[in-house]
Order: sequence, then structure tokens, then C-alpha cells
Amino acid sequence: MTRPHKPVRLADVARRARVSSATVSRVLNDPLLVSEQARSRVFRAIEELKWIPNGAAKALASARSRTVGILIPTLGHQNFGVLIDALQRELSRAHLTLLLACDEASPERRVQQARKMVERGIECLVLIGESHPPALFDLLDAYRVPRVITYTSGRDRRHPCIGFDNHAASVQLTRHLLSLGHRSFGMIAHLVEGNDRIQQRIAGVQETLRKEGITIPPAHYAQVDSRYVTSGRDGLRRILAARKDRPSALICTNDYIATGAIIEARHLGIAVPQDLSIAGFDDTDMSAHLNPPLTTIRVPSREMGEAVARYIIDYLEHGKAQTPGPMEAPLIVRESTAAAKKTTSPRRSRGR
Amino acid sequence: MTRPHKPVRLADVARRARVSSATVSRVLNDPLLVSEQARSRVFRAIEELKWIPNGAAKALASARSRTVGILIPTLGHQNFGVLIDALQRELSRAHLTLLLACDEASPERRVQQARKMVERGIECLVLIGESHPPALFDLLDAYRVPRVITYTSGRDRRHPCIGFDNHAASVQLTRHLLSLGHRSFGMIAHLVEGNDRIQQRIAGVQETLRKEGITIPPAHYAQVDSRYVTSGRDGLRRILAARKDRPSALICTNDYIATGAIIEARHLGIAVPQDLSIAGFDDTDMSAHLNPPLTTIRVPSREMGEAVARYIIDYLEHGKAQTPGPMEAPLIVRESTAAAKKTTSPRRSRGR
DNA sequence: AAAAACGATGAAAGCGCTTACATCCGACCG
DNA sequence: CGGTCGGATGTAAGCGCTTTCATCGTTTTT
Repeated sequence: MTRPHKPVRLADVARRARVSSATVSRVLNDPLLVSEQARSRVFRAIEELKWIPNGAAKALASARSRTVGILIPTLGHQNFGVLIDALQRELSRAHLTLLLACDEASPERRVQQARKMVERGIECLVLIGESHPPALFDLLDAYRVPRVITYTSGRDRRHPCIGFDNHAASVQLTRHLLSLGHRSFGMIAHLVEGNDRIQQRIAGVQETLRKEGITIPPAHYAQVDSRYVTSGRDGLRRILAARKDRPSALICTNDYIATGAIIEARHLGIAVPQDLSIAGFDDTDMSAHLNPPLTTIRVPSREMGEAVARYIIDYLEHGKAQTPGPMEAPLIVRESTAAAKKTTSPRRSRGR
Repeated sequence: MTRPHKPVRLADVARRARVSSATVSRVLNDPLLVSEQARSRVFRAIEELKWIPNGAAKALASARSRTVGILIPTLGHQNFGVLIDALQRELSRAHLTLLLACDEASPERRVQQARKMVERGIECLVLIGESHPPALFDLLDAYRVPRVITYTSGRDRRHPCIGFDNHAASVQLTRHLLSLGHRSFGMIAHLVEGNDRIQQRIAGVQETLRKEGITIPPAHYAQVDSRYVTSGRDGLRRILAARKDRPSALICTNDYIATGAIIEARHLGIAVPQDLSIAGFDDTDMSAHLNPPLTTIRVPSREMGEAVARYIIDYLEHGKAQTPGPMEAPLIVRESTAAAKKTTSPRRSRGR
């Protein structure tokens, strides 16, 4: 049942190299403390014995696990994959390993996963977004586990955040559509409980429109339950079925959904962007290649992953830690958005 | 620098519950050994003290890390994400945590990552595909680390494999095209060093064609270097530029590439499937929604992740372990493939 | 030349758990 | 009623490292 023990231990190496175990340990952790001579004997002994140190013992004795945890909603979303990919690569350069857990559905299970990780001794926990059950943060506080939040630049200043401003990006996107003369908007949003990033994107749109005296009629607002292509198709169909008039611009909370909307539009014979402008959020691999190419916000996944890693390494190894400012999430204008056809309904006066 | 110590230890719980430390440990690991009374006192004490056991100490004392490692080429590919997602969810139900490392590029670095994991005491390593540096397997052997290989059903019987037969699936796909009357084939392949799965897919196509006396002319075989959409576009462009005649069917080694090919075809005014049939491999989220929907092989990512988890749990917890047989990777016929136009060049006689 | 300082090393005490092994106690047996 | 058994518990010896502190030559200082 139990894995048979590998018998080589640090003590064996010490014996072989004719030094004390303390010296072997020093060779590994602070080589300069040891004389050239002893050091090379130790290295040779390690080689010869093919010794691999026991991480658990190391962690126990040093109170350092050299492990970082990440709690992610899902790995089905390419952007998260890219982020983690970058994060892991960077961390590994500092000899830190990544403990991964996925959980979107239940906040309680999320706390449980976090507890498991604390038990594992993670030295830092990476979280996506700010909205997590208080119990989760309490846990981290109680055990003094540093945390870093990513994929958002953070609304409240309670935690270190490394990411971009979902709200601002959303505002920018909306302004783009407004500047093209659009006055009638639709939206397809995937709203998962406690997904603050999406909420901010939605809020960004609505607030910006409200300033222009525009609201999205309920019938033109489709709430869907998955983040994938199908939802975009469903969403658009629902919006078109709801009323006889149709929005001239459609904003989707991510690119998968926007892709679905573009696809469905073509299916229904609606010309994009002539009859309907469509915009997304994320800039997926595919987005530039759609027909028409999708106007969207480019989310800096890789950059976030790398920045998070740098932050963690600085914090853990050098004690100092500085979150970089909010990152750029630029608007990428492509051909899925275009000027609105000349207004058919009387222009409302500007609000405010 | 070092994280301040959380002072609650098992001994504190023992004291509070008025039992020995052994009893506390037993409550956690084998509750039935302990009387109802003592047990509940211990549980209460744990509650009150908010004790979280120290995983490193646990691992050291028990020689069990309850940790599983996975080495993955990249997280940028949705299918890998889905696989890991499923794997992690299942493992966590058995209180096993997942250590993740990504590395595609360098085989040496892969071995290094594996070494790190062995140091961490992983009880099993999950690998994608069979082709890895011998040093990697030597390492696992030396430390008696069980392994399971996935994303392939395995050619050599040296390791437990849980996956599907890339070669067979590829044959099936090719036969489909042949049965539609195609005789002139092109291929876009992304060939990464030591990617056995892709090699098998390619071999499956070529062998099947050869049996019909067909070979893919070098000019119609585009080797690309990324697995993403852009490569598909580039690949198709290259193929079309190379000769004046054009294949009637195009096989791509994955769906991202096939997607790119479809997109580029439309761009160039080539009708799919009338002028060119295109097939992929993977069945991405998008594939069913492309225009036209993509004929492909459905890769059972989620199923593989779950099956791998089950296998590991059985092996680790119950000692017995049985790999399920090869999994289904069905051909999904959609509209991107159709009957070849009536042959324009004289039909070759059947080979062999 | 004695004192002080330093660099290299070793001895040994943990780190916080698990797990033989020993012990105790009441139930059950002949 | 003494002896045996078995369940519940405690004692204490590790698990394989790190790290403090002491030790011991060697330099450097005064």
C-alpha cells in the first residue's frame, strides 16, 4: 500500500562525503558557507547516491513549503489556462511549486479547498477576483497566508490585486460603441454567483449608457448560464425573439459568447456589423479570425500570470512586495463593430 | 521573511481534549479506533482551537504526501484544461492534491520538473503521451513513483495508459474522407518534437492512404509550428501556393488548425466543403459552430481526467489498479466534409 | 606575542506528526 | 474466581531535514 521507502537520506550523503549532516544541508541551502573542498565532495556524493532530498522533512524543519496555491473557477477558459501556464513557469524558476484547485460552483467547497491548501502549507494563495466567502479570507488571516488576487485591479483596497480594471475596460468598450452612434443596446451576460469581474463589466456598460440616458430594455438583456459559445447563440436568439425591434449594438461579457452571437447572427441572416455591431471581452485566440473579426478588450492573461509570479517571489524571497499598478486591457477595434445606421428613432437628449 | 508560526499543534488539541496525542492522531486517521466520547471531545477541541494539521509533519511521519503530480505540455489548449479540471475535482474527493507543471519545450526541463515533484513526494505522476526522455522514467523507477499516461491508449505496453487510440481515430477519419470519394489529400500538421500523439495521428492518415495507393505530395503537406488558429491559416495558404492543383480534402492535426484552415478558405473564396473538405481532431467547443461545422474526432478529455483520477485513487487507496480499456474517440461528421467532385485526374489503381 | 575576530565545521535539539509497543481495564471463559 | 482476551488509551521513538550553538584552527589586530 504505502510506497516503499527510498533509503538514501541526507545522512548517507554526509557519511559518504565525510562531513556532518549540517554541512550537507548548508551546501544545499547556502553553499558559500562551505569550503570549496567539502562542497565538491558533497556534490559528488549526491551524484553518486542519486539522493533527492525529502521535501516534507525539509518543509517541516524549515517551516517553508515552497508551495503556492491557486484557486481557479475553471480550466475550460483559455485565458485562465494561459495565466496559470505563465504563473507556473515563472514560479518554478524560483523553485516554487504550484498547487492547483478548480472550483466554481460552491463557495463552501472553495473554502474547503483553501483549507486543504493551508494544511499543505502554501506560502501564498492566488485567487481569481475579489468576491470570495469571508470564511476564506478569515482562514487566510488566521494562518497568516499571504494572498494575491488577479484578473481584476481591485475595487476595495483590502487585498493586493494584480490585474486590470474590468469596469474601466468595459466603459471604454461602451464608449466606442456610443461614438459609433449606437443608441440601442443589447447585452448577453453570463452571470455566475459571485463573479465580481463579470459584474463589473456589466456595470461598466450600464453606467456608461445611463450617462447618455440609455438603458438596456430587459428584453434586450439576456442572462445566460455558461461562458461558452452556445450561450452566445442562445442569447442572441432570445433577444431577437423578445421584441420586434432589435438593438443596433450587442455587448457580450466574453469572447466565447460574442463568438456565439456572431455565428448565430450569420445564421439568421443578420449582417454583422451592418445590421448589428457585436463586441466581446477577452480577445481569445479565435477572436481575430472570426468573420467578421471581433471587436473586444484584450485581457493580458500571460502578463498577469507573470506579474503575479514576480510579486510572490519578491514577497517570499525578498520580503518586499509591490503590486504593479493596474494593467492595460486595451480596446481592440476590429470589424464586428461599425457605425450605426442613421437613427430611426428620435435621439434622446443627453442625460445628467 | 519566514512566515510566523501558527502556534496550534496537535499536542495542544490533545491537552485540551484531555487525551494523548496518539488519540488525536487516531481520531483523524482512523476514528473507529477511538471511543465515541474521546472522539467528540477531540473534535470539539479542534473546533475551538481552529487547528489545521501540518501537512509536512504528516507527510514526514506517515511517508504519504497525498499529492499527485501532472506534467502537461501547455494549458493553452482547452482540452488539457478540461482534462485537468476533471482530474483535480475527482482527486480532491479522495483528499489528494494536484501539483501542476507545464512544459513543452525542453525535455531536460521536463525531467527537472519531475525531479522537483519527486522531491515533493508525489505519489503518482500523470503524463501526457508516452514519449518522454528515458531519464524521466528512470527517475520514476528509481523512486518507485507510479505513473499513468493519458491522452493516448498506448503503443508499447510499458506503462499504464488511459486514453484513446490516436492512430485508430485518425484511420477512421481518413476512411471517412476516402469513402466520400476523395483521392487527393492535403495535410496541415503541427509537429512538436516528441509529441507521439500527433505523430500517431499523422501516421494513421498516411498509412490509410497508402493502402489505397495514395500519398500526400510534399507540397500538400504543411508542417506548422504552433497548435493554434494562425497555423491553420498559414498552412492552407502555403499549400495553395505550392502547386497549381489543389487537394480535395484537407486533414488537420487538431481543431484549432482546422478552424484556421476553414477561415482562410473562406477568405480565399474556396467553398468548404464543395471545393475543399476539411477535417480536424479534438472537437473543441467551437468546432460545432463553425461555418461550416467541422468534421472531427471527439476527444474525451473530461472522461480521461476522471478515469485517471479513479485509477490513481484505486491504486493508492486500495492497492488494486486496473486501467480501463481504450476509450472511444468517435468520428463526428459535420458539414465541413462532403463528397468529392467527380474525379478530374485519372484514378490510380489500388495499391498492394 | 597575546587578544580578538573569523571562517569552517560538528553535535544535537528540534520541527509536528504517526505508529509500534506497552498498559490498563472490564468482560468473558472454564 | 483466576486467567485470558480485546478494546481504548498512553508512551515514546522515530520520520529526514534545518539550525543554533559550541568548537577549533587561522588570521588579523594592537
